[in-house]
Amino acid sequence: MSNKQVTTPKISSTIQRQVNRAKILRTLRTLQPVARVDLARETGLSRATVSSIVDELVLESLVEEIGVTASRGGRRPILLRVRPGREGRSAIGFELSRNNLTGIVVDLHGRVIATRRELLPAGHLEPAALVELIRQQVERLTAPQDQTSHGLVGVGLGVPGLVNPDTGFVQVAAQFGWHDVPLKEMLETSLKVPVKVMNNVKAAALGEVIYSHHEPDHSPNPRLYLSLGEGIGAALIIEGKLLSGASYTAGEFGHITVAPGGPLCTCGNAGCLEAVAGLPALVSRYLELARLEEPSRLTMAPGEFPFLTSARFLEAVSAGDSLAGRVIGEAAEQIATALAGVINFTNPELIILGGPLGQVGAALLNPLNQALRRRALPLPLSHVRLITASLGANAAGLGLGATLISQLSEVVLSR
Amino acid sequence: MSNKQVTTPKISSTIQRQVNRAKILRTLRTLQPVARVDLARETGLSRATVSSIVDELVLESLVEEIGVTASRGGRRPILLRVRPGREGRSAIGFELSRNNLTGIVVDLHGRVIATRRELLPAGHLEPAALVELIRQQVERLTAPQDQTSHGLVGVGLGVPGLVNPDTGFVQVAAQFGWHDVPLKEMLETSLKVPVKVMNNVKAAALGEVIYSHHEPDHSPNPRLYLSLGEGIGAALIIEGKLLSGASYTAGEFGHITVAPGGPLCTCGNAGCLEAVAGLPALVSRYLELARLEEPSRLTMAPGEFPFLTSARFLEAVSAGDSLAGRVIGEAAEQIATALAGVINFTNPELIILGGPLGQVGAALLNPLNQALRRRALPLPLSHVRLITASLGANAAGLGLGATLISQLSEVVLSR
DNA sequence: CGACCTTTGTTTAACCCCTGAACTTAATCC
DNA sequence: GGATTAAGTTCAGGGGTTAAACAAAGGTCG
Repeated sequence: MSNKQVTTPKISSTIQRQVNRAKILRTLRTLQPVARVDLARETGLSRATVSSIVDELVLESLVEEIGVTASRGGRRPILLRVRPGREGRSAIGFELSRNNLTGIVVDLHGRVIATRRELLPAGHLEPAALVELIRQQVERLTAPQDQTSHGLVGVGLGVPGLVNPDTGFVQVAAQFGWHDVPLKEMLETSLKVPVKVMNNVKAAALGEVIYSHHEPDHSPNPRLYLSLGEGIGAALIIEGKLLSGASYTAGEFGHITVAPGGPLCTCGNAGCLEAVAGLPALVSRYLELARLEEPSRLTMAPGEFPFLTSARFLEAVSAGDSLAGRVIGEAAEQIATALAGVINFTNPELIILGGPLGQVGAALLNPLNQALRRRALPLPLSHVRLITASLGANAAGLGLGATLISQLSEVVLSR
Repeated sequence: MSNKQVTTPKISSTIQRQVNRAKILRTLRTLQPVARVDLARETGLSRATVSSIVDELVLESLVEEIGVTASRGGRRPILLRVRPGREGRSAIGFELSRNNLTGIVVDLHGRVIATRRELLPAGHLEPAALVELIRQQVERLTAPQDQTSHGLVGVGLGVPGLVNPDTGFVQVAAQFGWHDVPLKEMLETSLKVPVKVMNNVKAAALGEVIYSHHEPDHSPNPRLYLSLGEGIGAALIIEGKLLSGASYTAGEFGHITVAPGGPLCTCGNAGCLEAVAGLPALVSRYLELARLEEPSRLTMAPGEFPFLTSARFLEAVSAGDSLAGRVIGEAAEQIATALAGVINFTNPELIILGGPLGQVGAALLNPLNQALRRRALPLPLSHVRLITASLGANAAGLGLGATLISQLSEVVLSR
């Protein structure tokens, strides 16, 4: 235990120290609760070094002692763990959507300890106004105890638009009429903590992928997140890092050609996946089938079907409506065509189906699996696990929060 | 200049030192010839540290002084550079093909300083026999001067088959009837130097991508190599590293569906890119067109066209044969369909067309560019440079050699 | 031409960090 | 209760980096 009455937090930042700190934090996270000896054995560091670093981590509220455990023949080991909840440190992930701003506080264990959703003010939203809104939210979300702000590791923000995740520069956010907004910079000057700004779907992807088990984790192999809704997007995560691409648009999945000569797409091309398996296309198809094959239905609820909403259609799918199921089956076939290509090409270990359409579960998973078995190469296919997203509206916030938290146990080699 | 008469090479391997060594080597490579002061300024290290590390690098034959340059107002700076040629250190990249073993010696500048191609012995090739063959080749390729073996950084081998590049385990090499051969291990015990074993096409991809400028370089953005021939393969390189995938098959590109309901492919699926744009398909298509539209040609060289070889077809393309050009144009359309998807999805900054078909140059590049302009999204497309491969048969050897060389200036953080 | 300034490169003293060994603490074993 | 064992801490020693002093080698200017 630390007996020094240290006043200065004393950030020691040689690379050596950073690497060892990260190593200890990482093994601590996976093995907790765990004693110093075990950390030494596991990391290969000396007990002296481990003691020294653990002292530091305790001073920084990252780690705490939680009492002794049974003796193993001598002095009883003191168990350590990453400090959970409000007493430890935390990160906040925000998601900006058309109407809402949702903030989620994530603790060092990667668990949600607070959530807050707020309606955006009516009318045009200025970037500066958003920054102020977030500042207030951060204050409210952290206020309960520690406005020491020593507790806050960082703040993340998911924005619907084209964002450079390295610089936090929002190039375009059409919904808000933004162009070239240095949002990260603005937030950092306002909040005085590190800020991460990225596209909201990518943030959700990070969340779903990191939390695909119960606890957050990383893997060296590619993992894929699909967002199936009005539009169809994707994100590829390799070695725990999001693939951005040369123009920060990597992950475009909706405009893969799956039906050459097929229906026109908003992108100007023909036969794009989005044009045949996007939610609007599915709704139209459902209406078409209904008219052709079961006009009785149309008469059952006159005036309703022509204006069928996406939500209604999804309800029908979930309710087991056979016609809707058929539409989903057809869509699965098209999605599989594109997805098989991506599976062959990127050879992922995990694919997560998100977005409204991803939520229908087995109704999509089953036909998709069948179609993939026909279309993808056996070897890569046999290494893929296909699941549905599980975090719902929390995905983006959790993704950003967890990313910030896990940066504590990573070393960044500049240049 | 070092005045100590050191005998032991004295490998200092704290992480701190490794990082700084790597930093210095990297900046040295990009800025050479350059003086110690400049390295200090550029890396942020003190002149003292730079001096100390440069001394080490000189002792290890990695760096040399090449005299002084003009004064900048005071003492004249001593210029340093990475030591080129046989006097410096080198790596050897081997490529194993059906009949040949080609070895290429690459110096610290990434340049070829020797090449040797040898026919494989007739009959079945045992892994152990290959190891022995390589040992002999290494000896011959390095013999001229330094059998100190202090000069050899490592040896790489590209194998046509399924290889785990991390373990160097050859899972399958059908051409040689190999299964589960620990080739890396075998080579390392025989050669006593670090060995890298990977798939030959991936190795070629590394070569073409790294040498896409005149000097070897890395880039954080995705770069793509396409191998167009009998089969169609690809490799994706991100942050200078090859994407392997969960089953080490990432990069499969030939079995993306581009013509649903189209011709059957060897993989069992229908309408795969390979089935419509692989070299055999193009040759058939050429014959078909010739019969339909220009039977006069067939009579011109009777008995030849039905047995048209791939090589002949490629010659025809290069010679400007209009019919062959049309076939290439059609193929470009199909390739573009698949490629557009990959461009949208991975958002690369560079695509290199390799393999026999890639060599035809403008005949393929032009229609491909046109088709892509129609099919890919404008933003990612505008960031892609599309070029043809330039290293020919040296690509794999150079890729392996350059990879080994550049590992000298990289730091590997275990776990 | 010689005194003085500049710049490059090296040496030195101080400090950080890690390690192994000794030491303290606190159990178990007999 | 004394010996033994294991966990944690303290301490001396060595590698690594740095700022500052110093040496080397060249300009500049009266």
